[in-house]
Order: sequence, then C-alpha cells, then structure tokens
Amino acid sequence: MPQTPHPDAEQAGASVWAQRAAGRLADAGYRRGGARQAVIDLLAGQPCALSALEIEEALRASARQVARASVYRVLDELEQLKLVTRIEVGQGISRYEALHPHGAHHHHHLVCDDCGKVIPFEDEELERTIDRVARRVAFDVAGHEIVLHGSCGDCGTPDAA
Amino acid sequence: MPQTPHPDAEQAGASVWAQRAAGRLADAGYRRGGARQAVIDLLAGQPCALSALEIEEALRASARQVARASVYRVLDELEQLKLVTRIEVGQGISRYEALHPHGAHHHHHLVCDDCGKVIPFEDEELERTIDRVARRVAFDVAGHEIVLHGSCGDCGTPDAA
DNA sequence: ATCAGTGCAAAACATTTGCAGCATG
DNA sequence: CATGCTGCAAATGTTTTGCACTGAT
Repeated sequence: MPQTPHPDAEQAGASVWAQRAAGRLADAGYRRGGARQAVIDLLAGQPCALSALEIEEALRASARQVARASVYRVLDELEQLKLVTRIEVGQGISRYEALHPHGAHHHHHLVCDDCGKVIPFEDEELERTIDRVARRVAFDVAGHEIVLHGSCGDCGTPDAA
Repeated sequence: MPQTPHPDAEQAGASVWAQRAAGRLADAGYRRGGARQAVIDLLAGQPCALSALEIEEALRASARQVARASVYRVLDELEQLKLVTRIEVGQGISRYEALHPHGAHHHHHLVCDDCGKVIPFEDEELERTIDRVARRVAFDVAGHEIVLHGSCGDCGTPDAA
C-alpha cells in the first residue's frame, strides 16, 4: 500500500484522535452529545492548547455553539479519560490540548510574559532527561509539564531595546 | 517529609535573601511596612512555594497578621523585582517562593494530583538540558518552570486501588 | 420512557481594585 | 505632614454547581 505523505498528515492524526476519543467515551459509558462532539472536533484540529474561553468563542462562530459550563464539563471528562491535558502557563487560566497515545505529538510551551502568546516546541533530549529524573525521584510520576517564560519576537526585542 | 538538606545553610540563605529583598525594595523607593516585612520574613524561611492563602493563614497565626489584599500586593511587588517566583502547579492557584541570585537553590516541583502536595527537587543535568533548549528556540527565554505530576507516596498505590 | 447531556443562572473560588485611615520618612 | 502602606469591602474573572429541559438509547 503506497504511503500518503499528505500535507494533511496532521488532519489525519486529528481524526484519529477524535475517533479514539469517541471510542474511549463510549467504553466509559458516555452517550453521544452535541456539545461534547463539538469540543472534540475543535480540539482535534488545534496545533496547541486553548483556554476554555477560547474554545467557547471558537464554537460560538461555528455550527454548534456550546455553553461555557458544558465546555468545562466536557474538558473535565476528557481530562479524566486522559484524552486531553490541562496546562497552566500563568495568568491564572487553564489551557487544554489533545493528548495522543505513546507520547506522539508530545510537546512543551514557550510563553510570552508580555503578550501571553503560547508557542509549542519539542525536544527529544529534554524528554529523555525528564524521563530519567522521573525515575530517580521518590514519586510515581504520571506526566510532566515544562514552560519556558520570556519574550516572543514581537514583544521581546522590537528592534533596538 | 520533603528534603531538608542543610537547615543551617538554609537559615543563613534565608536571612541573606531577606536582607537582599529589603535592599532592593529600598533602592526601588519603597518604604518599610509591617505587612511587607511579615511576608518577606515568612517566605525567607520556607523550603518551597506557598500559595497566597497559605501565606495569609501562616501569618494569621503569627505576631503580624496581614490582610489578603496586602499579601497579594506584596507578592506582586516582590515578583516584579524578581525577588520571588510565581509558579502554577494546577488547581488554579499560584504559589510563590523566594528567588535567589545566580540560580542558587533553584529547583522544580513534584505535584501530587491526588492531595495537591508540592515537593521540590533539583537536577543539574535537567538544568543544563533546559539551558540548551532555551538557546535553541527562537525566543528570548527569561526563566523556566518544570512540574512533574503524579502520586506521592501517601496517595499513590495504597494497594486497595 | 429513562436518564445522560446541556444551557442558563447563580455560586464558589482566587485575585484585583477603590478608598479611607494609619504610619513611615 | 505628605505620601506610601494597609485593611476592608466590593469588583473582576475563571471555573463549578443546581436545576430544569432536551435528546440519545
């Protein structure tokens, strides 16, 4: 079977995740619901974490609007089932993103302390180092979160500062 | 019990930090005030990060009580002057701890997702790896924060899962 | 027909802000 | 004695919850 190195490789991964989420939810005894599906479909297509309000806003402009409370409820369910990760990068708001099995697409975040922009990055060696530390400590480590704070190009060094 | 490596050295480091904080505040044009001093003295003696409410509570039992708003205001001032670091480890609350110059006492955190306990840890290699990543990314990195999530000894694997 | 899923509004939090009075320099 | 510092209470913003209604099975 010929490989299909589509530019939509990410799209494929997205629908794989959405399907997996649907399966896990069904297994866990959940019914299918419009709000939940809308949140899943939105998260499936995101390259990085969104806040609950960003999700609500994005859906408000979509075919299926979802009440804020439902956004939070769905995100909580998905987090429990380890289908999404919650991260906190400051400003007291939580962000959520799809969690893929086997650490696929696993990444961390650069956060601009000025404008609040969140940018993902990956690093193999960093993962290995973290894994080593995780084994070393007297603690049952289930996951990790790394945030680099600083200034993004737009804010940091405008040109001559 | 969390690591308590060298009580004496820590005490010494504590007063050094408190003095440095006093100096920096004076330089920045701040007056001396009871609330601010109480928060500084408390933070100086802590081995790990405290939340604003924990600080308020700890001070309530002390000689100098401090109103919640003042706790937040003082913490904000100290953060601006880079005398304390703010970290967010989940549950939507911020925690604050003394920040020492030259990366001394620099550490990261294990967070129990069950009971919320926060335990500090250090790792030299992890710091080196992070520094390398910080240089690699197209971003002016000013600091970093690493959180390992999981279960602490008291919560994780109580046999009767 | 049942009971999970959802929306709305109110509640529960952490955090910030306005203002009046106290205290430092 | 002017102005920064502080406490109190109210405001703000995010997240949670109670309840009635809608919709999936």
